[in-house]
Parts: sequence; C-alpha cells; structure tokens
Amino acid sequence: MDLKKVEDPRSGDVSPYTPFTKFCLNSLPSLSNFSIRAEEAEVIIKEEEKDDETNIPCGCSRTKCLKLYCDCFSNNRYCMNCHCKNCKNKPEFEELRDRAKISTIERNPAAFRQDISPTYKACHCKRSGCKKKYCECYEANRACTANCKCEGCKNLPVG
DNA sequence: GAGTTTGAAACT
DNA sequence: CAGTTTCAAACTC
Repeated sequence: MDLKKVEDPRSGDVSPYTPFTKFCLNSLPSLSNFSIRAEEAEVIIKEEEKDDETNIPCGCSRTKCLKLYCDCFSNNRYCMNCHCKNCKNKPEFEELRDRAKISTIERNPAAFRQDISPTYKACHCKRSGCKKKYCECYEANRACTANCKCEGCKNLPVG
C-alpha cells in the first residue's frame, strides 16, 4: 500500500504527513527527550508496508483500533482484513489516526519506536508463571529479566 | 462458540 | 508515583 502523499500548500513540500501532524510532532515535549524531530519521527512513524498475507488481523471492538491495545495500531500498521468493529485505523481516517498516534506518543514516547530495544520491557505477571502468552516476555521468546516485576516466574534464563 | 482469565495499556 | 479500570487476546470448557 502506498503512503498517501500530502502537499503543503505553503511550502509545496510533499510528505506522507499533513502540516498539522508535522506541527504536532515538532511540538511534542516528550519527544524531545529522545532527541528526535519531525523529520526523524516521520521515518520512525512511517507506515510499515505489509501485505495482506503478513498482516495479523485484530478483533478490536471498543477502541476504534486507535490504542495500543490494538496490535495493528501498536505495530504501526493499518488494519487490513481484520474483524474489528468501528475501525479508524485506516488511511481514510488519517488525521484522526495521526492524532491518536500523537496522544499515544505523549503517554509513551517509546511507542511505535522500533529503534528502541524491546528488552527494556518488563512484565508484571502474577498468575501465568510467565509461561503463557499472556506474558509479553514469553510471547517474545525471551526469558524474564531482573527488570521484570513478575511473581512466581518460571520463565528464567537457562543455566 | 461462549465464558473465563490474564496482564498491558489506559485512566484516576 | 500507586491503585483501579478497560481492553483484546489467550485460554478453557
């Protein structure tokens, strides 16, 4: 799927992001902690082009697929062939989607950032022993680390 | 397929 | 921050 290109009527620049979005990205104080600006954010936040075969369909029903609960949204993918309801994670809702993305980054500056190692992630499991896919460490095929706050962990490093 | 359990994400 | 609620998926039956 090709990115929708938007021409800025003032500068004539052509970009996959609207001037509004660029403004918001440049204005985000939380992003400054990571020393990125709109040009970099555009690269980081650009859509991954995935075909229908590789797209794992979601089944969201209450979040319009605009929260990190949605696996498509959290992986920076448009929903394709999903069975979600009231989905706004589609190119035709670009501005609403961009706003949601910005709100998400404000809450969690690491969101959508594939360049930040996921190993910092720590689980907080209590009942799964970190041996079921409820546990993000287990799901990612990683042993839990000292950073995890899990209880009764059975997902320990070998040795 | 319906109902339950789970823990990340969101919210207060 | 911590505690609570919401959420969608994992899981169970």
